[in-house]
This record gives sequence, C-alpha cells and structure tokens, in this order.
Amino acid sequence: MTDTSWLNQLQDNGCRVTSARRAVVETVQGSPRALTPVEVFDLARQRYSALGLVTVYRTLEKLEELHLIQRVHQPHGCQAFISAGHGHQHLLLCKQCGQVEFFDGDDLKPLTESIEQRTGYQIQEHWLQLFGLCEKCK
Amino acid sequence: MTDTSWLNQLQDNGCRVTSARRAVVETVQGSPRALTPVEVFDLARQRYSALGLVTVYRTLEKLEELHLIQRVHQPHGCQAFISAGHGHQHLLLCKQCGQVEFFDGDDLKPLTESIEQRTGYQIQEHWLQLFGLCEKCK
DNA sequence: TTGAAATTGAAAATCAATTTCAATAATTGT
DNA sequence: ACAATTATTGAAATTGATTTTCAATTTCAA
Ligand SMILES: [Mn+2]
Ligand SMILES: [Mn+2]
Ligand SMILES: [Zn+2]
Ligand SMILES: [Zn+2]
Repeated sequence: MTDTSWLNQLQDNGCRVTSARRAVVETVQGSPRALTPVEVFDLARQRYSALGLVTVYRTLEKLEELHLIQRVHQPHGCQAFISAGHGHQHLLLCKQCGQVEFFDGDDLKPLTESIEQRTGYQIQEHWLQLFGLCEKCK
Repeated sequence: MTDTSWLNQLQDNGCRVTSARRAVVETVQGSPRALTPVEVFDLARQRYSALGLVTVYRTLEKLEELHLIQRVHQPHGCQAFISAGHGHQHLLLCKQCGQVEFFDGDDLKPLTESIEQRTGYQIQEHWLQLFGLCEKCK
C-alpha cells in the first residue's frame, strides 16, 4: 500500500485529492503506532499548516469506510487509528512504546467449536489482540 | 456473587450503603447484557427515582475498581459495563440481542510462543472476544 | 478556461464525562 | 436514642471530544 494507492482509492470512490487529505494520509500511513485524531492533526500540520481538525475527522472516517485504516481498542482509550491489516490478521501492541505489529495464523476453530457446543451460540466473528513488549522495549 | 456481596464489598472498602448505590448495583448485577451509564440510569431510576446520572458514573467507577464489573468493547462503542467474569474468562456476545456469556478454556500458548519467535515481542496479555448469535436469536 | 460540485476551516452545537459545591444521609461513638 | 462526624448526593457548571452548519475556496471534468 503506497501513498499514491490510498489517494487513488479515495479518488476512485468519488473523492478529490486535496492538500489537506494528502497531509492526513501521509501522516497516518507512515505511522508505526496508532494515532488519535488530535495526534494526526498535530503531525499533519507539519506538512500542511492550514489543516483543520474537522478535516482530520472527516478524512479518518473516509479511510475507515474504505478499510484502509482501522480503530485500535486499548485499555486507555479506543480513539486511535492505524493502517489496516491485510486479510485475516490481528494486532500485537507494545505496552511501552505503542508500536503495532500484525500477525496471522491463529486457529481458533477448535476453541469456537467447543464453545458452540457448550453454549448453544453460533459464533460468527472474533476479536483477538495481544499486548507485550517489543524487541526494543523488553 | 449476590447483591448483598457487592454492597458488602463496597462497605468493606470504606463506602456507605445508600439507596442510590443499591439501585445501581441491583440494576447492573441483574443484567444479562452490557449497559451504558445512561441505560443504567434509566433502569435504576425505576428503583430509586431521585437518582442522579453523576452517581451512576461514580458508582460504576467504584465497581470497576473493585473488579465487580468490567467494560465491554464493541464495534458500536466501548462505554458499556457487565458483571465481571471470574478468573481467566473471555466474553461471548450475541450480535442480535446483546446477551453476554463468559467462557474459559482458551489455550493461546502455542500461538503466542510462535508469535514471540516470529516477532521478537514478549507477550504479556491478550484480549479475546467472540461474537455470534445466542440460542434464541439464531 | 469555466463552472458545477466537492471540500474546506471557523464557529456553533451537541454529547459524554468530570468537577464543584451546598444540602443531605449514613455511620460512629456516646 | 442522639448527636457529631464524614461520606454521599444531585444540580449546575465545566470540560473535552466529536459533529453540524455554512459561506468561501478549491478541485477537476468538460
Ligand atoms: Mn483470528
Ligand atoms: Mn485467554
Ligand atoms: Zn516498544
Ligand atoms: Zn441473542
């Protein structure tokens, strides 16, 4: 996913390419950790100083609709966003520095089937998130 | 966990037993689904009509401190609370009616060890949540 | 180049959550 | 039972995040 590609996808969905959007897109796309709207605002203004916070909210909303970013839920808050993972992936977060990694290969089928039998529920989705310390922080 | 026990635990931690707290405790404790502060407010006022929303927030805060309730994160929002699970348990939520069940017996050790090797992270915690349809709703 | 349509940021409005505070209610010691 | 002490209360004000409104500007297809 390159910078151009995010802007292209916006364009393909009837959006116009503007300086404000470029600044937001470049900021969020390059971040190794999840950013809140205000953090995006502060960082993106270094690229385009006339940027308004409202446009940050509006752009994040569009990027989330297109599944280019995703919301990250954490004990401290659930307002931050990160570049979306690809396919079936889950998040691994460093509790120290906030660095985000994606992983895949989790197999929850045995677990969910056993729980379906025990509870009578039909399981459709799961949320899985790991927390720990990254190589630098541990 | 009976009603008395929650109020006793509050009392043991230096809190007084009041009508307002009784109403909030009885409401949250008896709920099969997660409730937001405003939902607690509306339901608890049927028991004690003079209740204030501020007291709901304050009581929920205390109950969470004592680990008697826990916050439930969902796609639509992360403000709701439910009676806490016991020991190492995770949530199973009905997407239709919101009914909450707890389950245990998940074994993520093989997965986390493999991810520790792949990523160099030291994994400390995990969040797991299942979504689906309960017996009645499916 | 032109003009329609999307986008912008400032300001106002909304909504959830917290703080302040004087009045009230629960406990403690008598 | 009865004060005296202290926690608790709800109303109102405040804060902080997000959304809406709107007139001015910018983008882009023709
Ligand atoms: Mn998975
Ligand atoms: Mn587990
Ligand atoms: Zn780290
Ligand atoms: Zn259900």
